Amino acid sequence: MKNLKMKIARVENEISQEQLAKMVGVTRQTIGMIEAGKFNPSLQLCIAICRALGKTLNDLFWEENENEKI
Amino acid sequence: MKNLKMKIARVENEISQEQLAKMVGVTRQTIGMIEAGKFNPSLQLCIAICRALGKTLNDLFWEENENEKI
DNA sequence: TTATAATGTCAACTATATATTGCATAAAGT
DNA sequence: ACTTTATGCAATATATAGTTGACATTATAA
Repeated sequence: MKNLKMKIARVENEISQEQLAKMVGVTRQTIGMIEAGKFNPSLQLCIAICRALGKTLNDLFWEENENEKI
Repeated sequence: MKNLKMKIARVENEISQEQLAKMVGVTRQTIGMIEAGKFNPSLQLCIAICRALGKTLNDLFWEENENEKI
């Protein structure tokens, strides 16, 4: 499914998909597909995106679900 | 470099590489290589590992570095 | 209207994550 | 000594992440 959190973080930083792509060393299409939820990026790419947007992995890529509330 | 945090979390849960591999649907070698830092797993695999070990992405795969202390 | 910037999408390609198999070693159990 | 369990390490095979280039849409600005 779509990654709204990443898109919102990018828009908050006022950078385009293309600028973000350049910052993390991939192409515009790759960023677009991640935001569209069309695939499964590598860990290193996720980390690079987080650093570029001033967020952590949990901020952008972690979903708490309603179990495991220990 | 090696992923000690993941190995420690696995050992704390007292499960073998092979058991973890089965839980997350990959082979033993894949788990071994991730712990050895020999490659770059996909986000979905990282998430599956976190869920299996009762940790979050930040717990196992995020490194704070000494910049960006805003 | 005509540019231009940001994005979506598609097809064909390349790089690499992951599978599969097999062999090796060390530790623990019998 | 023999077996089992856990792990490491390669070689080859396959699936998929990511590239490249092109064309489309939408929105904004001249």
